[in-house]
Amino acid sequence: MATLKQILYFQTVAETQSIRRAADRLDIAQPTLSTQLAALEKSLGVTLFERTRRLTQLTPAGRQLLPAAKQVIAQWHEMQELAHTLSDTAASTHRLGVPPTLGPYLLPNIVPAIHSRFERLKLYVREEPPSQLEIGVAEGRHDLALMPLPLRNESLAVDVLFREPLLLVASREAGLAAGGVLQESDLAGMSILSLDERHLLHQEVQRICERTGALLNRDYEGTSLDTLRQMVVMGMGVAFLPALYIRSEIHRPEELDVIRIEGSHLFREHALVYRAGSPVRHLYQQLAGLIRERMANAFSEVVTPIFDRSS
Amino acid sequence: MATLKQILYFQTVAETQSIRRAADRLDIAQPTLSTQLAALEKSLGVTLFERTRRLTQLTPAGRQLLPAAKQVIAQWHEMQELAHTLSDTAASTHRLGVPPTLGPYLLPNIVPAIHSRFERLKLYVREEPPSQLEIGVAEGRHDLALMPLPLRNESLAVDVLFREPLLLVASREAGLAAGGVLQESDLAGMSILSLDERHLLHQEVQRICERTGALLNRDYEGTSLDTLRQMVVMGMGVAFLPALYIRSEIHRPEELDVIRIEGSHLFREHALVYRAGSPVRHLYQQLAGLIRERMANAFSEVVTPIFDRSS
DNA sequence: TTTCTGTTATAGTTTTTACCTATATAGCTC
DNA sequence: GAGCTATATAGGTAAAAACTATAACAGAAA
Repeated sequence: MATLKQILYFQTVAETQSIRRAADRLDIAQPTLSTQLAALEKSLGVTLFERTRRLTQLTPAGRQLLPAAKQVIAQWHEMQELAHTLSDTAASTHRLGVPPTLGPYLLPNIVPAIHSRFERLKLYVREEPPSQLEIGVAEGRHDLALMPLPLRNESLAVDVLFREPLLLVASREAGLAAGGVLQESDLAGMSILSLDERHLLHQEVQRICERTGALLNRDYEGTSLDTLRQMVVMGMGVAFLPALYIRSEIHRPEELDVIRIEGSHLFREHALVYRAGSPVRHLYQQLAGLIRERMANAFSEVVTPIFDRSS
Repeated sequence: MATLKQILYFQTVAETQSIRRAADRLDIAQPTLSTQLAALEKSLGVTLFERTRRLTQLTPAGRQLLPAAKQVIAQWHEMQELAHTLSDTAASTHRLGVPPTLGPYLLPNIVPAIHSRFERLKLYVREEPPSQLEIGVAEGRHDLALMPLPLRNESLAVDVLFREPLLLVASREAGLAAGGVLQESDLAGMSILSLDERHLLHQEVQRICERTGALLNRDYEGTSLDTLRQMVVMGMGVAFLPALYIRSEIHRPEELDVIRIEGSHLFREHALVYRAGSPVRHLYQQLAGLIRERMANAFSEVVTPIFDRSS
């Protein structure tokens, strides 16, 4: 197999019409060039040059091969250039997975911040349920994922980002909004709606019910936060909804009461997840820091920031 | 500088998602592949792969470089293929120079023969006066030339092809056509028209005049065979015209008498000319043989064949 | 003619590197 | 922990890419 060097040599000799001058320009010895040229000719099975004393010029076959040779070199240069811009790891396109219960409500707020900090970094965003995200990251289908904890897979790197409160939502008719705040003990006996069990929110709500004595209503399970909200509006029960969702989607306060549970630790934790061995993990840690910062500054009313534990 | 091999290695590892399997497919040892891959990564300044125990997969940067790598390899394969078809020297495009006094009358007869014998050979034909052709071949502007002898330049290879009689042409009114044949001695004192002195035909005619006592009329010199013919038609004198031209262009015998000079050696010799050092000289010798054959068979009435002296 | 000059090819060496075998290392599975 | 599998590292060999020196040769100049 020929080498890129040999093809470059071919091109240079064709341009200078002289092995001597080409060797000078390439900064190699003339015999080296003669030998390499002969090697390329042998490997191609074609005589490229007619060597005379005065000058060295292309044969008809060489003349027709020259454009092809230039193409090879040009493609190689293109690859080099691309590699150069990519050598700044923050200039690549990274595949980010997010769950549908988070992406639409969170990304519009953090993506601009990421782009202003890492101007040439691109995100290719795909939505999947958290359980799939986790597998997707482990298997390399995603480079990183923004998702709620906990994870099953131990081997992934996890940078915790923030705590998102879960707020109780009830229909206006239920009349629970005693000043917008309830005690945890008030939950006992209440019928709580939730998503189906493949969603992490389901596990979270289940745990809350166990602790407070509320009853998890499994007769009707939503398939998305939007359907869950509809079920509450229709008076089928109350539900816990993530604060970011409420902030984005509950535009008509007259329909629903949003109630904070006094003194409790009702929240879900979100993290940036990636393979621990990823060669660009340092970049991902920076991204995590950036998201933490952004959430603490711009969303202090809905989230509880986590201090940077990385490095 | 990287090598084509390394780029191929990159592509193969990306495809197999495993250094081990790629090494098998490439039929090299696994450590070799590891090393070469590391070398490529270093040369590009980019980490291409994330090596885990289970599999080896692309980094974001590697993923974006892979198409560029494939381009390089694809271009190289294209070059190889082209070289393969060109390795049959008769598959290239050869630049053929011909003089305007010969090309239009000769080429239509021999080009089809060449193409049927060398199917993939292409000719790029350019017309130039013979003196320029000779320089053009020597300097490499042409690969070969079909032209009348003699040449000035000694260093070129010359394959003589055939002798083309020069026939005397006179207007009908001149009344010279005594049976279509004259003796050389009849020429004495005649006023002979010719082309200007840059054409070889001029030298040839001059020599004839010196030998026979004819007078070379230098008051009116044609710039092409067609103008020379017109001058004869208009009664300005008689002229020697090449047999091939007459065969092609004198369609109205009532206008002109064509007269053969008995027993004389009035002819010009045509040859195929190329650089003696041309790597494809063997092909050109074959071409010369083919042209000789063709002329002997198809044009025996106008040309005198030359026996093959090559090899 | 001979000599000089400039160009490419060949010979002989050195250095580099691509490749091998053998072994270490580290996850994963049982 | 043992065994399996994947990649990395170490050490050595052989191929080849590089160099210097010189030969061969054509063309120009003396």
